Amino acid sequence: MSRRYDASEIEPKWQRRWADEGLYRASDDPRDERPRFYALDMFPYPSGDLHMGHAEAFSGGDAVARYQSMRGYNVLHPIGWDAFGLNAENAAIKRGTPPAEWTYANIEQQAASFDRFGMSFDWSRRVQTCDPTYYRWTQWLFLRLFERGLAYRKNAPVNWCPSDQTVLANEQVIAGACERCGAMVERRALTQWFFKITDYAQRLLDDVDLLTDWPDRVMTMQRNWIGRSEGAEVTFTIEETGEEIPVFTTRPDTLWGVTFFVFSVEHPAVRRLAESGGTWDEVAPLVAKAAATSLVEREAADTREGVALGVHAVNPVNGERVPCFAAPYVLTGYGTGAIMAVPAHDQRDFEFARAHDLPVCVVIQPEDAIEVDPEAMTEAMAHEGVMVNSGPFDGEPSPASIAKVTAWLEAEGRGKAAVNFRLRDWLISRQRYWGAPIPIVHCPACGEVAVPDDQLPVLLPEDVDFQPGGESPLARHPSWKDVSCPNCGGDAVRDTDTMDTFVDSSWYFFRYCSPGYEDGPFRREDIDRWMPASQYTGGVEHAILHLLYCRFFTKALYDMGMVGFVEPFPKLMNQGQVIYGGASMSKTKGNIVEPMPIVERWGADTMRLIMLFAGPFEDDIDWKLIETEQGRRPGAHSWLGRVFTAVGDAAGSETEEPEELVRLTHRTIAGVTDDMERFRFNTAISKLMVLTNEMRTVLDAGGGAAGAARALVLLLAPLAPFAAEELWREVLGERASVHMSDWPTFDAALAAEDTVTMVIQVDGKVRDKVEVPSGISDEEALALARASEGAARILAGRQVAKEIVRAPRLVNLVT
RNA sequence: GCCGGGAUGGCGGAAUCGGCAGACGCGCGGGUCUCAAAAACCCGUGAGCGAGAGCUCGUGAGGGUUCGAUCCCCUCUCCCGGCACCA
Repeated sequence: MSRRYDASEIEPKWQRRWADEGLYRASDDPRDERPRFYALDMFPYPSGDLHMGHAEAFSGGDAVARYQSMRGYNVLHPIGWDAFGLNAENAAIKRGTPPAEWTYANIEQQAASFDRFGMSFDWSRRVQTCDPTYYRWTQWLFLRLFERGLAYRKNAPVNWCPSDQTVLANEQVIAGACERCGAMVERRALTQWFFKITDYAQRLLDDVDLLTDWPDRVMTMQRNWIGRSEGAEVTFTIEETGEEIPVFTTRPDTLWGVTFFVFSVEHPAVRRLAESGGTWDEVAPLVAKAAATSLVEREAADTREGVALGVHAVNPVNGERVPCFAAPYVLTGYGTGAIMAVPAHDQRDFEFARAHDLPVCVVIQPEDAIEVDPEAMTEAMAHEGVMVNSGPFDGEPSPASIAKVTAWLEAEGRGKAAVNFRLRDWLISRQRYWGAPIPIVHCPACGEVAVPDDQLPVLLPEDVDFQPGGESPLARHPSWKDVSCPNCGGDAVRDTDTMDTFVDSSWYFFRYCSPGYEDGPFRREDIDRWMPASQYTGGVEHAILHLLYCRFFTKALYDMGMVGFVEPFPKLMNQGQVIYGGASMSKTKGNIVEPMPIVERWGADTMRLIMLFAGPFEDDIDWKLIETEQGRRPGAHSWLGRVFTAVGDAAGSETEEPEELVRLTHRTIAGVTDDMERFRFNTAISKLMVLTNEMRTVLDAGGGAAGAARALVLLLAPLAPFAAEELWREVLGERASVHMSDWPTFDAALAAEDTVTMVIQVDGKVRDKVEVPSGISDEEALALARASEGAARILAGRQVAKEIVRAPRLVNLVT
């Protein structure tokens, strides 16, 4: 019995029945003895309907969840929304729609689309970070960090638009100007909240080693971001004022090559020193210019720019006095904000020295050169060599000498070994409305006071003005911020900043384990049951920040005794991005492709197969290169049609299956199982296509294919869940869902080949092929090769000098 | 500049351990069916030479190791991603 494949009839039907049957509920029943599998997908941001990137990511994540379920696991596959953020507020400003309304409308649309895609989510655990029942606990977690000194306030610059009178995100600064009004963006210092992630820098670095199933590239990015460097801290003394200025260097072996000293423009000592040196008139404009530069632009300073301070720094290793400068190429946030400059061996220092006509002193002599003329140098030297002009260390090979110099500095009391991290503390304050309010009250008498736990959540008010101007929306609200101090009862004000949305997304995977729990963010026993997550799937764009913040939160919770492990996601899979014509899809480029039209025209299964078959899951997909011409039938859809006819024909046939098809079936089960374990969906699908083609051939020749059909439908289930269910229940007549069925097992004996094709080469070139028994001996293989016609033709008149025999695959006769 | 990843037919890709390069699909060409078209189905499809058997070339370029290299090593070119004056 053949059945025409019609997705529009099949898919809505099963979508309803799966919901009715409660198929995808994870079981918390302690009597459930199945092993557990937590299939975690990065939750989406509700900025509109689902896009092609979601289609790719969730097709893969859902395949994993369904596969593991068929493998016998009790699968937790939850979904939620990362629902606070800038976009909702921008929409509010533009259209006057309240952020909540815009956000919840988008969530509902995305939820409906996910449902239409047939995602196997356990909807009962749905999480939305903008719900008070969620952000109550975001605030609660903030307070736990605050109690431990891991949340603190300090001054930090923000991007400030002088025309709109508002704070801008880096993203809103386009070429130094405000994206809304075009005014040049300035910097403004505000007191803001930070999480002390730097306290965890070493552990975050060390524990990368525990992430055994992360892609290498992501582990490397994490390590580089943390950026540990070892070196020395050395203190220089300002000759004129006696002030002591520490610097960090990774190259203490170049200390004797210091010819000048540079402060970052924002360094607190700059004004004092310039005034003392009588150069403040020249330095002030540079400081003012830096202050007026946006954060983004500030990072790209010219190496040649800088002004002398008119004072000198004394080098503690040799007592030499060198001139001091202020220059924007020295960064405030890294090291101590001041550097010892070694132009001979650092390129940036070299460029600055040339621009300001400063001496260059070579202290690492390359071993192959007799003498280097500093005047003739065109760039800094970064080679290994021997220390020269370095007092007690002349003749020491560098960089091996770094440890010796450091030890000497410590022994002499002129410096000490030091470790510096590139990682900075996490700035979490946002001067915005649509986020979780920071649960702190500022009291003139008591200072920063935590909102008591039983008063959480600090709710967002609804009657708020979103138009930009002066202060953040919460600060402008007439009454919201006015409270009495929880400590002394006096008049006090709420903190009017909200938290970075990365805070919300740093713990949502814990909440999935204890949905609706009211006595804490989660229940320890639920976490012990499901975490660490078995598999985390999501985009590589989150390879650094999101993952680092989740790791930090988990370690902090571990230290509080709230969880029993230090890494939340030991296994990570990053899918590639979906791009168009070599460029990422975006509204401004007008190249956005949405999955819904494809789903409506051809079905969700076809959409999934297109995405998963396009290439390796971790590679980018360029939609322009794989899209099917308008109106034409996608290949994936045609294949599903062939699967329907083949399975239908096989189901109606009582004929015995040929041995060849049984063998291919078992080889396919083995191959697809292996592919699913490694997220190689593209090769899994190709193997299923091969099996379909072979079934067709066998059926057309009058043979049976019932066993192959059963296996094909089971193997197809995680990849095209609707089609597989229709075939399983309606065509093959099974009662229970294919998605609750057991993954097929293969019989190695049945999968084994009796004969293989043996290649006969002469001098490494294929000259003949013969079918041989797979158990053929080396002697028999060689005899066959020598008897081969193809080989003999080439060998005529030549002597075989060597025989390479790799029975049963290959014989190579070398002349 | 640094770090990471790549480069295979007209296109997406496959080759899991150094052993038949191009699986599977798309596209294209031819055919069956049809009044015709679409759909479906069948055959063909790396390049060159050849009537054919077959031969030669071929995995970014050049070199090396090896009986044998898409795979290992060296040099180079180009592309993509990430981070960038990180001392």
